[in-house]
Amino acid sequence: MRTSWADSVANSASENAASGSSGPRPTRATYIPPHLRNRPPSSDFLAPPPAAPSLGNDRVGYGGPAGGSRWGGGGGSASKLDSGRLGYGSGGRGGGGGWNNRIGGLERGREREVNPFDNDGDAEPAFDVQENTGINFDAYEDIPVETSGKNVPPPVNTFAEIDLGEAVNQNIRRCKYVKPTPVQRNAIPILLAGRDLMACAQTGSGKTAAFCFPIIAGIMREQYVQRPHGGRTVYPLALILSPTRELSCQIHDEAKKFAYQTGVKVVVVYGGAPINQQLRELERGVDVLVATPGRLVDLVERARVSLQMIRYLALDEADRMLDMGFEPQIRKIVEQMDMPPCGRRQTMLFSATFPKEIQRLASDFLSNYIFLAVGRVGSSTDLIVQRVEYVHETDKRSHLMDLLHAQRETEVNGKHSLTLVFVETKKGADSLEHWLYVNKFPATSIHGDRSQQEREMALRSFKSGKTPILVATDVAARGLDIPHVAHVVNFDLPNDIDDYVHRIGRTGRAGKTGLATAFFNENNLSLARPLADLMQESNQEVPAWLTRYASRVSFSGGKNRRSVGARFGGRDMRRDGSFNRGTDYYGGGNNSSGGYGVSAGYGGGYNPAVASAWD
DNA sequence: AAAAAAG
Repeated sequence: MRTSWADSVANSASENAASGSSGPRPTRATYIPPHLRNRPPSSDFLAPPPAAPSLGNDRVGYGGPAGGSRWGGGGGSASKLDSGRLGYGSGGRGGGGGWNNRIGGLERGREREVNPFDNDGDAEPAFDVQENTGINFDAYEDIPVETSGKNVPPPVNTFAEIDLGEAVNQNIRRCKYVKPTPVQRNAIPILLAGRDLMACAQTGSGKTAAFCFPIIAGIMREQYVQRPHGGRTVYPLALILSPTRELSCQIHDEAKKFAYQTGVKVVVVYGGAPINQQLRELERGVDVLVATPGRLVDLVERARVSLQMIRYLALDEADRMLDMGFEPQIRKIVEQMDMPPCGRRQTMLFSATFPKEIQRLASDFLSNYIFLAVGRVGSSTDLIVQRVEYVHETDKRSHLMDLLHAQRETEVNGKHSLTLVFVETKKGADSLEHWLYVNKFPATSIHGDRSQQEREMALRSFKSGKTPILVATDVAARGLDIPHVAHVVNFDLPNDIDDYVHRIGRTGRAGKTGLATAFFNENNLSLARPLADLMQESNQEVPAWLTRYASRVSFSGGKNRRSVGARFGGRDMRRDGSFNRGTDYYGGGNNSSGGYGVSAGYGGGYNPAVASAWD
């Protein structure tokens, strides 16, 4: 009876490193990507751009952003998706011939393209197929959606309504996506229309696909774009930035599925890993580059990557990317390197939280953008049961032990359920992991002082259930999609309520239920108020003692003072009276009260002139 | 004050 947890999940660790096996290499004089075969040569999907007379220059073989239209090209080959955008690359040699010279993944990349649907998740076999068929859509009914900005394209209800191309459609089927999630329904038409976007939507609700599909479809219909070649510099067309290496990897994995057999090449670069391998990947061609900021800056400074052809810029976890630690670096990448300026690229910012201050910073990167807020599954955190317990610092470990034992009882069919334990410091993570280890708990840890190899191994081991307890710092707080996390424990509460929101969002994903337990004590007083508000807002039981703490510190006006509702979905700061750039977005009537909440602000009170979509 | 991100 003293079997360790690890025993119950033996054999589930399949470390499949799907790579290496280089299959037969097809040799074709002129490669036609699958999605374009059997098409009449002049289908409007790939209308030839106007031939450009002199393009001898190997270094800069494209018209450059100096041209007249938004994308610098004059080719007005109309697409119903976005006319203004097609003519961009005046560099193509007429008739689409340009793409023989395409540096992107078409010829060299695709020949070795691994089927990303083969090795779908190490842990999957251990779980019911039912559970994995994606998202619980019932949980997404009646979710509040708010949009603002000028001329907001209407949402769609099905993937069929949007023309993403046959290859992408097939990948959507392979992903078993039946219908778009609310954020996808709203964001995809906006992005396909070429608009800049600031979107608040909970991760786990299909956010990555919401920006990947339009990027991939956009690149596909501009396949002929001629990029500079020669030298070792590569010129990606899209850049996706994220705040952690693991998140960038995850986005890359997903994007590869969406781009499978489209001819669009996705590459990821991040720090802590050997750069040479990444350089080789880049040399084989890149259309969509997924990156963490530091490594990207490095590569641009080495002139191995140029941003001058970037036409799609996506910031995932955008509020984190623009907070104090990251902002200078992001500003450097977006404003001080060779990226086309705002207005000549399409910029999309996504996060589950979007504080007003950060929205203000972000607006520097955006042009006439649309703000989109999608309330969380179940209109707030109904799917996550949140508990707060008063635990003295000295009692935390024994209390955690109780929780872990209780969690073990809840295992279904002998299957492990995963527990993610957040601590505040790297040192704290090490010491708690060690203590768990000493006490025979199958735990591992992830934080920024561990080597990248250790970090990735820890994540794999956790996902697979080999070590169903993961102690983590905030490195794991955002974006990571780890199926089957049943319990998130805030062993140390964060100082910022938004971090709390992101942390508990690691459970209750894709419409499933989850449990979040927080240890609160005298060190967390500043969080009492926002935490109590948040819990109340999401219909959670708020302990009386917490309410007392909350009212006691009600005068404190610190950074957690932000009004209710700035979290889920959030609110367009342009609606705020205090913010006025001389542009009246709302035709006058201005709702200046900060209060907006699932019940109060949504829906009511907006000026009828504002395009506001409700599902 | 801490975490993350380049080496």
